[in-house]
Amino acid sequence: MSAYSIPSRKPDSAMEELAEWEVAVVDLFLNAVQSVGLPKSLGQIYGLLFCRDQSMSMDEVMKLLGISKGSASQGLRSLRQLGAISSAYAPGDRKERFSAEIRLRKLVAGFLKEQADPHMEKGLSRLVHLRKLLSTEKVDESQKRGVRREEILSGWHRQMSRLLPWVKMIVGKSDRLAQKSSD
Amino acid sequence: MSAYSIPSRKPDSAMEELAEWEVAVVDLFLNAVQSVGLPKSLGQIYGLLFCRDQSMSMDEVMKLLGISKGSASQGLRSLRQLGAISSAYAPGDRKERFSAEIRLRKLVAGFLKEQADPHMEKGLSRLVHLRKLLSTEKVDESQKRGVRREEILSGWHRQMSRLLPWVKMIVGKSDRLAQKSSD
DNA sequence: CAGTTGGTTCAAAAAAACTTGAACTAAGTT
DNA sequence: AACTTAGTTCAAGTTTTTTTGAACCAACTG
Repeated sequence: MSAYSIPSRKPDSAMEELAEWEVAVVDLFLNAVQSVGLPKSLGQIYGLLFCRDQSMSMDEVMKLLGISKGSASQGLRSLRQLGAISSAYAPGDRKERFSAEIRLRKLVAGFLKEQADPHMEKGLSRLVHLRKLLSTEKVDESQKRGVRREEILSGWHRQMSRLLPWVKMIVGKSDRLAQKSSD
Repeated sequence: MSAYSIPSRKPDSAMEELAEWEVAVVDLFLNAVQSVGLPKSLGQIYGLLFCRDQSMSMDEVMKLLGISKGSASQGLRSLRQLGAISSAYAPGDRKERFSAEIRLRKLVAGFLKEQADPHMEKGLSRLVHLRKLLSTEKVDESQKRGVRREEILSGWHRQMSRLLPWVKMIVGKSDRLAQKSSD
């Protein structure tokens, strides 16, 4: 792309921009989170923190990613709620500092708890509602068909409920021997 | 809700509207598919077909759900691609007729194949790209950090790859004895 | 072959999701 | 108390996704 050896490195200030590989990682996470239905900015922020050894403050995040204050604030909050990052205050500093959780097991567990579980709950309550609609004294063909369908759906719900604990088990259960840590 | 015994049943034509429980099922699927990141209309269409014993033509779907031709056409195509519905031509009829796949195992397998697998592929190719960026002769601190991160990501990718076959296994593997069929 | 009919396509409209930034709260500091 | 600074909130703006419907294609029909 460039004929110059080191294209556009800002001379001022310490660590003002991302390394090439960091851009690639941020981008990788940006895509990854979208594939599980979370907003892009969560991926960017997580990706950035994932790259760094040191924890970062909100405005380092803002500046490095070029996102607004609002996005950074909301994104960091969502990530913390998912258990994907944690925060702490350095003593004698009013700024909150964030760092990424890098144990896959924890990330998956957080995702399941905050995303999958609520969906299962909502599904269950809809199923309850459906049963109520079907428990009339009216017994025409449609109604009987409805009951059969409700049985199928309940079976599905039960199976999915069983699946989730297994997912948590399987992820992280692997050769922890071969890897240093981080699952 | 209504003081009349049978509130608003259109007198004309056979089966022009959905039963109350069917509306609830359509709605249930509408929400369910959104939670896995698919468009609403897929859920509605699948939900409708799921409710019925008889297969339906595209314009029955359109009329019953009140959606456009384009949505119906595209929605049915996507569902077929996911393996969530199948179609057939009744002999001597030019209309294509659709019916829902109700085996959960098949639905999950189709979803994984069409949605999860491609994401895993994309992730892999990004990982390859990342490795390429990191395989320079330059060995500063950032670069070394990058290599460590790439190792973590590769581990995650491997673990997720292992998970998916298990998901297929677990769903459907259950007490097929207790249920009539339909997993 | 002209007329229907079942179905697909795709540009434009509508809806939904995400991001921004200015106003605001809370907690220091001077 | 007035001034900063860290962070939150939310209405408005932007972007992305989904839906619509008119034009189109292809296969039957008379």
